[in-house]
Amino acid sequence: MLDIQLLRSNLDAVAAGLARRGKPVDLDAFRALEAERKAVQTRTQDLQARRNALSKQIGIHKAKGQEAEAQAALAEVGTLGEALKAAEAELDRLLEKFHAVLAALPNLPQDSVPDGADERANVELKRWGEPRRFDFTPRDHADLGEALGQIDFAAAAKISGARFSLLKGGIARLHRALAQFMLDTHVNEHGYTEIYAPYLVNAASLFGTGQLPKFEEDLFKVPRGEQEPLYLIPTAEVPVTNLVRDEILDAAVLPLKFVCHTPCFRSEAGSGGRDVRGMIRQHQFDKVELVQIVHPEASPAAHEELTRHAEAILEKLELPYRRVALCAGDMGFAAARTFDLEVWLPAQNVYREISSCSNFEAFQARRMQARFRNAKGKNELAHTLNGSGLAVGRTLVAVLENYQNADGSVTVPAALRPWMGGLEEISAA
RNA sequence: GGAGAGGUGGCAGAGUGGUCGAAUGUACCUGACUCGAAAUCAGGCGUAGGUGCAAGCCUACCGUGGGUUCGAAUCCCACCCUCUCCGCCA
Repeated sequence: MLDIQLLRSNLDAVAAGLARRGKPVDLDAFRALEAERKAVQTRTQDLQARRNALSKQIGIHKAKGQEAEAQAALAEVGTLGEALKAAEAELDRLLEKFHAVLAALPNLPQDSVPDGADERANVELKRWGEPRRFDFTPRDHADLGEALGQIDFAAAAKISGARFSLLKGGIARLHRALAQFMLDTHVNEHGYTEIYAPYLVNAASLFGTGQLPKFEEDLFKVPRGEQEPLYLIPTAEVPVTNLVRDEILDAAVLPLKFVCHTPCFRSEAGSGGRDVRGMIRQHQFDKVELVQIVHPEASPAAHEELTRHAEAILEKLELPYRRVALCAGDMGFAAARTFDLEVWLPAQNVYREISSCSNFEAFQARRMQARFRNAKGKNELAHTLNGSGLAVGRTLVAVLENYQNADGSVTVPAALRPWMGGLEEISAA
């Protein structure tokens, strides 16, 4: 959520930032709504103040036994009733509308974010690693896995439906090893605290990180009869970042650094026809997520640091990748700046997103009321960041495709072998 | 699933219709005392919004949302959460 004071004091700057994201703001409509809000709020508060004063007088008169004065005040307050009720109702309506508008506005891009409307305008910042030269035609992970008898899309479709996968044997173990390797690396080498978190969360948590109210159709919703529904998490970002919702932290505990491995559930509404083959786009996938809660001054450096932590995983696995700065039009709703990491997939001959590292500044913190006590003793919104470190399913895809051999077996990356019981190669059982 | 208790300021904890945004304690800040500190004493100390050059004034907030009333922390309804006992359970 954007700072309401910023909108009131510098609406043109806000509109300019949102326009970069392709979200033009109707300035006249906003100003009209704000003017109306101000007028109605002032009128309402005047009426409330009058009522409160009279009610107080009634109490005093009754306490003193001044029945006549009490009756006079009672009569006067009665004349306020209708106008007050109408004013309060009108104010409620306006504030609700105001908050709905505010909650639907995305974050402002940082100045360094490149202009552009979609991913074609993203800017490559660096490349790491040399894509391997194959002396045979590399197969994609779906072919490889099915040939090895260790990825079974048909079984997953029977059990659940489209966009699920079932892993067996060596590849299932590889999947588990990747998650463990990532967790251990971030805990032991990067200073993160491991978190195990709920996979079902309430609506308030999803509002806090920005998935609600705008993106409900992307989520799996679990109804519970009379009780409030819960939602399957689309990313560990939601439970982990909401750890600090409605908290006032001691500044000394910052930065908080959490790492959490969870399955992620996405309905992929509106993705019809895209990436239908293989494990690239699934309703369920595992991800190891990095989350940092930091002092506002520290967030740009933390963003670089967190991105490097994600890159370290790719480098240890010796998977070629590039870092891309998302342009203003391609960034997620809550992000002020985002780096995507894209891994090389030889079968498709493309770099493919495997991690997204974002600085949300105070946008999520304001929605969550996540604050810390600053040096002056005042409560101040923290900055939040997160990034995939990494998406486990897509890392599995990258390992299979980059480490495949001519005979259809897959070499286990050296860095991963300690988590594979020393196994060096995955081949048909 | 059944029965019961409870949610008040950073924390603890009073308050059951009327000068209550809320006693008291504690933590914290400022000042006095001190060479300094502790102890003691005095004052300050919630959040959000409106208005004003400012001091200030005003409004809302006692888990959340409704309702009753001239007036609600206090009464009524629903929901959320916590705890205790019983049952079931990985």
